[in-house]
Amino acid sequence: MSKVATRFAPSPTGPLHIGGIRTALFNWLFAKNNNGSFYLRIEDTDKERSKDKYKEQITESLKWIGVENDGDEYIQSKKIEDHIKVANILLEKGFAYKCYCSTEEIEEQKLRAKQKKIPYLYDRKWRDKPETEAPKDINPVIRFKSKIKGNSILKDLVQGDVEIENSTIEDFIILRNDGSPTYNLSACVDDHQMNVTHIIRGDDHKINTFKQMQIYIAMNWELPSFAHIPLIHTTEGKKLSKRDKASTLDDYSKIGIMPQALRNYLLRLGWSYKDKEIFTKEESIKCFNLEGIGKSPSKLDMSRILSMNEHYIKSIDENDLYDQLSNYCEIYKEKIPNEKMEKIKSSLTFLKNKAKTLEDIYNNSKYIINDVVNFNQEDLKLIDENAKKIISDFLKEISKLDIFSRDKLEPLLQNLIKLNNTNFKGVGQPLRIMLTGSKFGPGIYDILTSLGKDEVIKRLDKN
RNA sequence: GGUCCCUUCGUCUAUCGGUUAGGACACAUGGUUUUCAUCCAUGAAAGAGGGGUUCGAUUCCCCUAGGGACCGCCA
Repeated sequence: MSKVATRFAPSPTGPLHIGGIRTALFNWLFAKNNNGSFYLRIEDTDKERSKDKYKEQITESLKWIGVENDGDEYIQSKKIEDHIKVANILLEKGFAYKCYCSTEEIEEQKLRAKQKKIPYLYDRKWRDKPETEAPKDINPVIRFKSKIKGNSILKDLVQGDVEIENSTIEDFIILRNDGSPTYNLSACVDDHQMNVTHIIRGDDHKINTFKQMQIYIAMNWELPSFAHIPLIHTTEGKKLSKRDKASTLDDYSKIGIMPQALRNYLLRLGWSYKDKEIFTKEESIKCFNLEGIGKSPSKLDMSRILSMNEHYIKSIDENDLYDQLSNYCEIYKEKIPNEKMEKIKSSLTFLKNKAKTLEDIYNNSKYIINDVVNFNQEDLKLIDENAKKIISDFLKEISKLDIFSRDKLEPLLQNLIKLNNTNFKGVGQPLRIMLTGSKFGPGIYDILTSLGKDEVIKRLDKN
């Protein structure tokens, strides 16, 4: 058997959504699992809607999630001549014919079918009509002479055998009246030329496969294997589209979801390997197979994405985490000042424990990043006379300290609690508010030691 | 409307004829704790319905119901 080759073939007519990302991931994983190649093909033949910015968004997205294509990306629009050639061969060999129906005529037929509530299927009017009857003023389209009798079976690697009546497949257009090829022609010519062995794509392409298989057979090309994976649904149970909320990668990256977490989540959405939940990139390549793909569509679950992200935040190397955090802050929040780098880095151990996302870490570390504390009036009300006294007592005590560590601070705070006849909250909350401007956040000792004695004094000594 | 596909806890799923139907997320309760969290423990939670086949069906077959996809001179 020839070397395994898969491809991901998006059209750059909108931002790639995570269903597409998952399809790409599965293709890539399958290829790598088989020591094969994974190609990226940009299907940019819709000149109206294809945009360079979307092409960039697609390649950026794949890069972000860690899916790398082998070789250069294949640009479909550059291969149009090849597609047309195949259409002409099909025509010569009698597998296709010219159809002289006008657009209006077809539209009318469709309308009538809709009114009668019967399915529209092109009536194959020109399938056997002699060319001599052709009107002079109409540019014909080329239609494929689809099988009328019998059944076809698709041996799908995920869905099993799918059987369909040939008569339900119409004589589809392969060349438009402007001479340009259509999707079903282009896709299978490209797949053939690229030596793609396994076509793994969304379930929504299943009917197309019956059309494309006929072209392969007519051209006497070796048929690739097909695997149609169930679509990802929204929480409402509908096919995910580009317009849906939380559907593109950016929707996730902007709230601080990390690529390895989303990769792992997407991998396990609709695919399983026993009870294993966490897969490194290497493990996923090693374990991936088509047998593990489920047959039913799966719904997106944000809480699971969050929890996966939390897992990676807590388990990845802190240098790596810092790099991702600093990158995230620069793009979506504010750049971490150079002089704060080391401080944030060394505080990551406690900052990350309270975070599900990079955004959470950023929020938790704002008090380090910004020297000026932003208070909200509600919190400030909690700083009453009592609290002010505790703060000033605290200031007096710490001024005596030469080592500003948890070991030294703990007895000091305990003493303060006793002295003021209060509990930990009574001391901790005012300090936390004055130091960070928030009632929530890291542990008070972590706040104190991460800020350092001088900064703590500076922030408390305001009265 | 036609064709095709799907159906195990709320969600993602395990099971490949014999299990107290397992895990993860979410949820609930309790504990640890320094706020918010984390962490630990415990709990509740599922085979759509009906027929077969079989000694035995979640698992195989059929029907019904529900859900989905496709039905472009888009890809």
